[in-house]
Amino acid sequence: MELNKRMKTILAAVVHRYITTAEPVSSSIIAKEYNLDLSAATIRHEMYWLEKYDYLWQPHISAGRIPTDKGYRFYVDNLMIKKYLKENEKREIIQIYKKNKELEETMKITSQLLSKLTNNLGVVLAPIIYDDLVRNIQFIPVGSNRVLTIIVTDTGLVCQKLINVSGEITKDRLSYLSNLINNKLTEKDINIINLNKILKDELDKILSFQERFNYIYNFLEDCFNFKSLKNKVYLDGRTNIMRQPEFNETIKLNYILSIIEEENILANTIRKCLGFRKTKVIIGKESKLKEIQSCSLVTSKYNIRGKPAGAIGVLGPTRMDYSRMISIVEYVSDKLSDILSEF
Amino acid sequence: MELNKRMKTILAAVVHRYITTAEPVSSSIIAKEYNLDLSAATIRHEMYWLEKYDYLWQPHISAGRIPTDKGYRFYVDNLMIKKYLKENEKREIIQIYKKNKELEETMKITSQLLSKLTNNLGVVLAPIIYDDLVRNIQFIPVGSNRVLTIIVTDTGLVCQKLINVSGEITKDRLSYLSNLINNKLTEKDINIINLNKILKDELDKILSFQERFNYIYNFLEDCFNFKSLKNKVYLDGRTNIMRQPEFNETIKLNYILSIIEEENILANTIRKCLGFRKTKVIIGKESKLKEIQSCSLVTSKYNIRGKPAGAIGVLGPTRMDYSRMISIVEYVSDKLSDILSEF
DNA sequence: TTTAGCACTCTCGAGGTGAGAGTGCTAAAT
DNA sequence: ATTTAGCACTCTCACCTCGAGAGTGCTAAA
Repeated sequence: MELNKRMKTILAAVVHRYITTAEPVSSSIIAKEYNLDLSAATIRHEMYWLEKYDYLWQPHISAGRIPTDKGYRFYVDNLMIKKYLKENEKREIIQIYKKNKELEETMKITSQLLSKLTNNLGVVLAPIIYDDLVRNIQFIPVGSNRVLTIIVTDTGLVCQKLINVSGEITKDRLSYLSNLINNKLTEKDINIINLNKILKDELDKILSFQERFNYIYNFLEDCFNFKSLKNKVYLDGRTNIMRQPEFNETIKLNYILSIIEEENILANTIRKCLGFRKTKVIIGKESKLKEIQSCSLVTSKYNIRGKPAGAIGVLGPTRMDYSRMISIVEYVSDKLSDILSEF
Repeated sequence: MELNKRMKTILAAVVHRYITTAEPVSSSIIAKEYNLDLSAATIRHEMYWLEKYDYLWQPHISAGRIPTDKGYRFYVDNLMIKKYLKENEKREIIQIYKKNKELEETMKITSQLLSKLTNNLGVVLAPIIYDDLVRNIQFIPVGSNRVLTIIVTDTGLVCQKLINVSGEITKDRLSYLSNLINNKLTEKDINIINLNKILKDELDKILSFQERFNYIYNFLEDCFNFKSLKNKVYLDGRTNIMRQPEFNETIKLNYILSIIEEENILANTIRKCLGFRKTKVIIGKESKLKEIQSCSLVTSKYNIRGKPAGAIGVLGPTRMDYSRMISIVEYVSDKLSDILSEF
């Protein structure tokens, strides 16, 4: 069951070859193209056992071999040589991030970047921030009984929501209210997620003699839980997936793209499987999401000022250049962390 | 060249049948299923001429007929019976809009609504607003030399941008500045699009003795031109397109979806072809955009308080139920107008 | 003017075939 | 003991044929 060195070499060769050509790999190809100093027959013999042990499989008896999920897994864990991005690629990435963009645009650009660099689907999960400071709360009257509330945190995150108010509210009253809240709350080191009780107490004092803000608690909770941003996913490169030869049958494609359209399902799946390590690779059937079991997912977490905030990833066919995917995803997530931390 | 009454009836029948079955329509089917009191041979004869005149075509000699773009056009302009939405469908739409949502979410919901109701791709172009009033400008310091600027208009539109500032700026200074600008500008009936010169003069007075805001002009121009929103497109239902039988070949699908991924190209195409009338139907090759020449596009403009603001639309195969598409698009755009006008 | 009848054309799926690819196995070579 | 050459074997794939079926265009009769 333990692979000997030669088997590992051959497995690596098969994976490498299959990744580049998308064609089943025959023993003679390995013998010819990879200088292993072995005849096709010998390689064939080893491949026979690699198949027995479930690292390879054949689409049919007279075809070459294709790595199984287990084969890819072994490759990723033990055989893969880590690649690094070329200097000009690094420069390009940095260049793109150079201009100051607001959060939304940064997310969008990141997904485009991933899709372009990897030729797969680029996925970016917006940051969930646990300990932002409230920098500013604004209440702006819109119409006669609606209030647009805007909360800005120190990381530059902007939450907005339109709130119905039961009574009439004047502009002055509102600015008085926001000043009051701003003085109480902003710039204090408050963990927003656990803030609700404190906040409510504070607000009760303020609001009890103020107009009745029916929905304000709910809204503030929403904002502070960042529900509005929590589920935001940015995707780019759906067509890349379609261009992959393994998905040239419409049925398979349909299957995958249907889950891509359900962005939130995809996002939650990614979120759930984020582990302890920065970068994670999920290969084929390792995923619990059936629709992407013919795909692999390479994810990498990013930070804001050292604290985990979100994740980016790449979704493509299991036949992907894992080494390159990992370097790209890691490098981009590092740069993204830098950018977001600068805010 | 002028179609007689019987030809029109037959054309209508062919279109109706083809729309529902997606199969070429034979003369005998028409004879059997549509009570025209004519034999297959007679119908066949008329269909022969309908083909000569380019209203129908045959995929091959022993197949039934399919409407051409010209055939659909004639059908839409002259033969189609206007359908109305069922009461429960109307109710459902109203229900969905009932909760107060902010602009972004309203747009998103609208595209989902369109996609769900039509089983095609739902497209929503965000409003371009020409004569909003500036309700509020806020400058919020983020980090030591960055300023988050937020502009809110009376329609509830929120523009935000992060601006680099060359020097250090204190919070008090900023709030002084925003107060100054707010007092000068908000609530005045200013056409934002043409505002730049006036605004610059005003700002010059204010800013000349303020910190140097290097980029503020550009930013304000951006905001006032609503560039940030201008190109925003909301799409939903990409998979609907894939499920259409006419696109079950990956190549065709690829072609179409590639343009769908380039959301802005699609949006600009829609924008360009918006005519004088509320609702417009673009059938197949009538579109200048090659990628969607096997599709039809039904668009309808929506208003904000009576002024044209944006458009929504449905993209699907030319074989679509035009009557239903038009009713849906018109009804939804009306409701959207109502909602956005309420802000 | 309409229709029945019929020859004609074309598609589509089933079935057959042979070349080619790649295997597993075996016996010989190293 | 390991490696390799040789070969029979299996399977795919592209290509062909063929006949059924669909739907037509045309013609002559109603």
